[in-house]
Amino acid sequence: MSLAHALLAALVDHPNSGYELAKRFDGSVGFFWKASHQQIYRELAKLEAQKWIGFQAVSQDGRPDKKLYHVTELGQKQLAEWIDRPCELAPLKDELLVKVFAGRVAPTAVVLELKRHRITHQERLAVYKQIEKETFIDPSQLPLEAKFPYLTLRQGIRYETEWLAWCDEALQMLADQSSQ
Amino acid sequence: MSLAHALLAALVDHPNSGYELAKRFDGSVGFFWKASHQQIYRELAKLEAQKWIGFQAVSQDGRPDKKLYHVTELGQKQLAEWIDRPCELAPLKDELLVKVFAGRVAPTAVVLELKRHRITHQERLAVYKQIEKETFIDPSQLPLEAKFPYLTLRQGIRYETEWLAWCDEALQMLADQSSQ
DNA sequence: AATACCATGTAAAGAGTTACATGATTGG
DNA sequence: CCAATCATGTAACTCTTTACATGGTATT
Repeated sequence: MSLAHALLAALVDHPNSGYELAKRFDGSVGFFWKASHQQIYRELAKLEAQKWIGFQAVSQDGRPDKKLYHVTELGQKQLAEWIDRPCELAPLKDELLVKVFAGRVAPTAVVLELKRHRITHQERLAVYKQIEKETFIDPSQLPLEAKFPYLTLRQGIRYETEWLAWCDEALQMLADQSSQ
Repeated sequence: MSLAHALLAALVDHPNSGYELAKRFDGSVGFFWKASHQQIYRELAKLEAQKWIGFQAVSQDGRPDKKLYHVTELGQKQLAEWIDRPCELAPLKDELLVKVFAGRVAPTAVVLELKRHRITHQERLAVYKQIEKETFIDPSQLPLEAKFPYLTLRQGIRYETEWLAWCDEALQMLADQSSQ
């Protein structure tokens, strides 16, 4: 039920085609929701059938036509109602943590994975910090509507910072061991 | 493909029945993998059919019989091979962040949700810290095999700490706004 | 007497992944 | 000429969630 609302949230921010949404879900929106283009096209068709969103066909020169989707009034009402319904904390499913938990079965492989993930978190953090620097110069002066997306970026920064620090803690703890 | 490995990881730690696993996945193991009892029973049947796990029927007095599952040698080999294969970062799907992103559609509801989630994170953090205090008195002196589960607990503590801090940051930023 | 806990499952529906499919344009 | 980008979709499969189903024991 939630990809629908993630799409509404993205489209309420600004109208997009399915293709553009797929790219957003692979980039900034992907920091809090992942979805493939197949899933997105299927869900857009459903939302359109329910009249939660509408579209205009836009013809472009040198490129295929696209369907520019926008949220209808009904869609906005549905989104607001969904926000109003309390939700659970996001359920965790983290393969790396499963690997670490079972680490004694393959200790050296776990250390390698930690190093790999450490680098990825570092890269993501750099990207987020860059976005923060470039697009949010004075956060306290933002108008209310801009504070909401800014806060999701802040979560991303905190999240990646935390993972990076944990990878370091883990690598140090496991390195200490082997040098004993 | 991964619930299988999460179950192997839990069973390698120690043998359990499906019922006990369901409780573990609702508690400590749930910090990195969520699964319902229905999913668990179905997956256990599959793993047993593939001979990655085996079980002994245990009869108890005053309680129904249970099937105590354990990981076979083949299962351990499979688990080690899976750990060896590099994995992606866990994909995020967080309803609260979707709500915050679309916050301008229902600002007061978002603040309420932030407050609710803040309390839940606070409670979880307290539980994790309690576990750390009670069962890991001197982490640097732990034998290697105990360091692995300890590190997943550390992740849990960092994760909840980070969420709590972010909820506070968000609530403050949104409160500032309304007082202007 | 009612509720909670122990213990195991099936069935149906919904969500997500992987593979397949097409076709034009642009840049190296 | 080959690869990448733009743009949209279908089909099959797997995974997850929700609801249904049973039945004994322990506690309030």
